Order: sequence, then C-alpha cells, then structure tokens
Amino acid sequence: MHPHTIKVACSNCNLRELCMPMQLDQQALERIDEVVATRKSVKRGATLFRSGEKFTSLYAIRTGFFKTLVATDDGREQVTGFQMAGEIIGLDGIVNDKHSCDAVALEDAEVCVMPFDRLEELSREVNALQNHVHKIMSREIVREHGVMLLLGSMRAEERVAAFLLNLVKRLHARGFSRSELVLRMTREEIGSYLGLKLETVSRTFSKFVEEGIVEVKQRHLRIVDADALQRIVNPQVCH
Amino acid sequence: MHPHTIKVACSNCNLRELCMPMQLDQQALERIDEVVATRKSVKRGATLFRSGEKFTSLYAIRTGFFKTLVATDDGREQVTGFQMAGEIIGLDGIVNDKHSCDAVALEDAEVCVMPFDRLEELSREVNALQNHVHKIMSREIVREHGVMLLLGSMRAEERVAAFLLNLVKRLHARGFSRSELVLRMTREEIGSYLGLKLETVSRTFSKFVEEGIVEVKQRHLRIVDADALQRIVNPQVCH
DNA sequence: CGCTCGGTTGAGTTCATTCAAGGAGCGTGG
DNA sequence: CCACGCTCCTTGAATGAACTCAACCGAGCG
Repeated sequence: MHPHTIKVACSNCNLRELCMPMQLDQQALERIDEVVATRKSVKRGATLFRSGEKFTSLYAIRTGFFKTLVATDDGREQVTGFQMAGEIIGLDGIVNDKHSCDAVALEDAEVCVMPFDRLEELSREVNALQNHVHKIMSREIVREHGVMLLLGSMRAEERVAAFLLNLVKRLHARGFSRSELVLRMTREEIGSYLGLKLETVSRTFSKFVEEGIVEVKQRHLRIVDADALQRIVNPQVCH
Repeated sequence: MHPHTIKVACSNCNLRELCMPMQLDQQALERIDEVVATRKSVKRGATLFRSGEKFTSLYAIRTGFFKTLVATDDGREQVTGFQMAGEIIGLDGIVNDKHSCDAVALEDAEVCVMPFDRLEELSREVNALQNHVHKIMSREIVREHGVMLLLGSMRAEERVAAFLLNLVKRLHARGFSRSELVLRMTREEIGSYLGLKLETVSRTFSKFVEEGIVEVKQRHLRIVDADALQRIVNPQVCH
C-alpha cells in the first residue's frame, strides 16, 4: 500500500452532512462507501461530461466549482446551474442513459464517481439511501422551479440580487463568509444563467456598488447591505 | 361488491405505456397495482395540492389537464408546467415532505393517488419500478432545463412556437391530432409559463395567423405549417 | 338583456440589448 | 523587467422588443 494513500470514504468525509445528510447508523454508512468507486480530478476548463455522452455515474463534488449548460442546435447556450462542493451532478442523464447537458469545471475540481447501477442496487437495501437519492432529485426539481420563477418574472436587478444571495448562502453553509465571495464564473456565464447579457450584469453590479449595497473588485465581491439585496428580491410585501 | 365498480389497476390501464413505460412481467405489473391506493377526482379550477401542504403522495393523471405554479411572497406567480394524462405530479414535495408548488386542474380531472412511502417500499423489491421512478424524476429535471433555455435565451415568437410544438407533440403521443389542439389554459397562463405578458402571447398568435402558420379561433388552434414553427424555434443552422 | 371574463389591438414607454470604444489584469516571452 | 496580446470587464449611446395602459370586442351565463 502506498504510504501516502489516504483512506477516502463517505464515512469519514467532511462533506458528509452536505452530500449524504441522512440519519445513518455506522453500518449503513460503511456500506455507502461502496458506492463511491473512484475519485476523478477535473482541471479548470475541462468537462466532466458532455451532452450526448453515455450516462453511467452521478458525481459528488468534493472540491471545486462547476457550471452545467444546455445548448441548442444553433449554438445558443444556457447555463442551467453552478455547483459547488457537496452537490451532486449528472441527474439529467438517468432518463435516456445519456447526458443532456455539459458539466464544466470553473476551477480545478475533484469529484466522487458513483456508478448509478451500484447506487440503485445499494439503495434497494439501505432505505435511508433510497430516500436520500429521491430527495436529491426532488431538490433539483425545486431549485429549477426557483430559476424558472427568476427567469420568467424578475427584472434584471432582482435576478442579480437573488443570484448573489443564493450563492453566498450556499457558500456560508460550507463555512465561508456570509458577506464575501469570489465569483468563479465570468459575467457572461452569470448572464447566461440569469437570462441577461454580460453588459447588463456588469451594469447591475455597478449600480449596486453606487448604492452601497455591494463592493466589487474583479471577481471578489463583498455584500455590504444584505437586507437591501433581500428587499430588491422581495419588494415590500403588503400586510 | 357494488355492481358498477370497475376494477381499476395499472395492469389494465390504457395509460400504462405513458405512466409506467417499463418492461414488466405480469407478476411485477400486478404488484404495481398495489401502489395506487385510490382515485381522486378534481374539478376544474380546484387544486390537487397547494404549496406548504404536507406531501404524502405522487399523482398520476388519468384524465384532465393541470397547471403547476410557484408564487413569491409578493404575489407574483410563475406557471412551471402544464401536465396531461399519463404524467406524474407532486415530485417537488419529496425534499421537504411538503409541497412547494400548487397544482390546479384546468379541466375536470381524475388522478391516481400513489402514497410515496408505498412507492418507495415497492420499488425496493421491483427493480424496474425503482428505475422507472428515477427516470420520471430525471425526465422532469431535463424538461425544466428546456424551459430554462426557453426563458433565458429565446424571443417571444420562439417561445410561443416551442410551446405549441411541445404541446401538440405530447397530445399526439396520446392519440390526438398532430395539428389541431384545444388550449386548456388562458393567454395569461401561457404567458406566465413563457415569461411573457398575455398581450404579447395574443399578439404573437395574431402574427402567426397573419403569416399563415396557424389558425386560431378562441382556444381552438390548428397548426397549418409545422415546419415554419420549427424553423422559428430553430433558426437556420449553419453547416 | 346586461354582466363578466377572456381576448385583441393600438399607442406610448421602458428596460434590456446591441454596438462600440476603451481599460484593467494576467500570463508569456523577449 | 517590461512589452505584448489576450481575456474579461466597464461604460456610453442608440436601438428595439416587450411591457403598460387603455379601449374595445365577443362569448358565455345568470
């Protein structure tokens, strides 16, 4: 055995609460370890999977940051999400046994490869795992409902504000600051996700800076007035 | 036994290929029947479930037509989908054991109630059912990706064209005409789904009529030139 | 018959886009 | 070290697509 080999397993992974947040006894947890076949590292800019490729596995992000995107025949792209440590990608591939979107690493990343047939097999035996898989998929459906609401009925400022609040909330759940963040994606990628052009994203950031709501320096962003952002997303509710 | 009681079961349901499209032996199929606890009818305008209500079951639509929608605190609504016979609704409720959207019948409807705990139980024993549940959820995720693409990067005409083509395709899969359809929803509901105002939907219909692409009389719609619609959705691809 | 609801159409406005120019940061190589 | 080229970002001015507001119409219904 290689001296530097570290035992990597869900049962002692520090992302456990994020990626496998269920009440499991020790025995179940050790069985879960069987699901993660291998690790795989993905360099910044590289794709983990592409639309059309055969689907075999789900991927749990251990480190790094991804975007997923769908494309039309005529070359338009839509970023469908940004994913960070502890989140699962690849769910789109299950229906047709092939992926229907691309997953691209926005920074050097490492993922746990979970062969889906093994996941199905094990989740027949471990009830908590079965339920967890269902919850992960349902969560993704609910998340996308939120994006549809954003794309369908919000104005540019509201979209950007909602985006920032969502991002910082998820980062905070992972131990990062609740006010400072580094944007791992370009303005164009943000725009694609939010249904806006990159210039509009840039202008909106500038407007927020003018109003003292955020500070922006390159991709470093500090939320100065989170309440103001919240008010932009949720205009005053009538009581 | 009541003389008029009809044996209702998946194993002899004519929607089987839509709602449970898997290769099942007779034995498995009979076990599936156990999943459908009861039927429930929903009058036009009534809600099957509401955001915030406790989640207990998934619903397979037997007859009728639904819309699902999410709402913000400040009263904005976003229609997240239109569902017809053979489709499953309620998947949003799994994550948090409560529904996160409303399901409203757009015409008198009947649904099969499938208690989710029984579905989980049975899908541990019947592999094909397990896989089918996964595929249903994955399909919904992929569908929503498509809506995000539509909302994020298409112009009004493209959205309406894509909407019509999608609707007629699904109706045709259920044995209806591939050119004629009845819109069960208002212009406002279409607009909400497509991220447009009702006036824009109306104007776009009028434009399509002028161009001889469709005929519209109230909610009755005939697609005269499906290719033209397709070209609107997919502007000419460069070769 | 008159009412309501849903739909259409027109006129004017607005918000985001397009087009364009310029700047700032960063890695590479001289 | 600086120059260079590149990508990413910012900002301004003009444009345009969809929206708002408003009037009107027609079908369905009590």
